[in-house]
Amino acid sequence: MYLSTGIFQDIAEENFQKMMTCFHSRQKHYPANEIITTYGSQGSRIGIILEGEIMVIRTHYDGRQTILEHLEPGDIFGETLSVIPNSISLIQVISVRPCLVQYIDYQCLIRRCSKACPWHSALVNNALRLISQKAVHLGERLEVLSQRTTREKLICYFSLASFHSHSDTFLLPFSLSTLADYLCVDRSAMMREIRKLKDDHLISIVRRQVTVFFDRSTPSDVRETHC
Amino acid sequence: MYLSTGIFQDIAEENFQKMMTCFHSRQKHYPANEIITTYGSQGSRIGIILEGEIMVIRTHYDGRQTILEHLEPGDIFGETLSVIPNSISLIQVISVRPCLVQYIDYQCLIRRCSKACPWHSALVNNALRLISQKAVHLGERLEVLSQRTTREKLICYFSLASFHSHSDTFLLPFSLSTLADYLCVDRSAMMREIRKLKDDHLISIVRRQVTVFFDRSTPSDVRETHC
DNA sequence: AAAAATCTGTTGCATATACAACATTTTGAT
DNA sequence: ATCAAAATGTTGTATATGCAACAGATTTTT
Repeated sequence: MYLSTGIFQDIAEENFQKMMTCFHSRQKHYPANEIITTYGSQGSRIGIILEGEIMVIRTHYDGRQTILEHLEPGDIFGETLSVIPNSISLIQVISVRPCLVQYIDYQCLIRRCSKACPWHSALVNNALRLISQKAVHLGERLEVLSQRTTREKLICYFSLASFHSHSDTFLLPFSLSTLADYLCVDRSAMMREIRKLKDDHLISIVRRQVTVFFDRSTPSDVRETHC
Repeated sequence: MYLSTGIFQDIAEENFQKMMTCFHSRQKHYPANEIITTYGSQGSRIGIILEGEIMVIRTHYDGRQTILEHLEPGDIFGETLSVIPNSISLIQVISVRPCLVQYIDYQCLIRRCSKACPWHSALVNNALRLISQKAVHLGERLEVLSQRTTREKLICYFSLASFHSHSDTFLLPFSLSTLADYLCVDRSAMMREIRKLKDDHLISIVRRQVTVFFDRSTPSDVRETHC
């Protein structure tokens, strides 16, 4: 199994197996709703999601949960990339649907390779893209959480979701219950604000299908330069 | 000027000038309190802070401000790394103190170099480290903002600050006013919670000097592997 | 098909928070 | 040294939010 746009992009299939060995890489399938890993328990592996859907969830000592990340194919996770030294909360990576994950060793990746393997460079290049993408995702998450009120968080989240789906109408990737955990607010308070948004004719929401009636964010220009 | 642990680490000084040209790289000094850039206006440059201190600030349409990032030498910034498509808010990068910034072109960095310059690989390696570090910082920021109450945000922030300074006592990197913008809460409400934390003997705070009386987070083990 | 579990939607209530306004202290500029 | 600006610290009040508890709808499991 080989994801053409992923970490092994631009690497000839014949080198694939060698690299799998060199970078302690392996692939693993997971059924739905399985604990893939618990932070604190594993070393410097990073995982790249090839198929499926994954959530990184923090469970507080008092039972409250926060959805730290919601990941899809092409996204990556790993303790090394999000070392949050916190002894009182438990951070778990959980499969929402059946998943296929590719692992590589972060230390192997980041170290200067004394053998200067010709493929190392391509791999690092790809990793750079994936990690940049992660930074962008985290930045968007930050944008949502930095909103002061629940209403603003909802508008910000819906606006981003609408932008990403290229449409005014889109499906929520999770239940309203889970959305509250994602926005870090109380569910009932969130339901109240959703009702107000409906009353104000800013959104329409039936089940997980949301339509926004405000302008969604416009993408900034993508400029191209050459090296 | 040349930062040994930065983006040009492990690159011979003699190649330095060539690379500066190849990657459209240049360095620039800024005085304190200057707008370094406004997101939306520039292309795919990323900046690496060599000296000084920088804040990334979002100004809402209603005048409210949020400190999105607080950056120090070795940290990086750039629109490409945090494209938040948002038309109603202004995002500015501002120097807190006199700064020296190194710029390189992100597209140059991320593209596969047809010439396969021997130094490109080393540069990408270094960029990978810097961007990973940024992901970690964003993750920590997320940890703070995902706390539900102002009290929890304060404790989480102080705990992280204490951890990073390897001490129970540390100096805040900015004023209490700015801290409120960083935690995304109202200043007066924050002051009230700080007073409560003092009353509960959990912290002591005189000016910008904070001492925490609860256990700060313990670092997770750093394991080493070889490639 | 029945039962269990989860999700949705709502409400009352106590509390936390935002907002506004103010006095005082500290910092920075001239 | 003087003045202006910013930061600190406080309080009252209206509102938003968290919390608990509940009923009905929907989904999943058995």
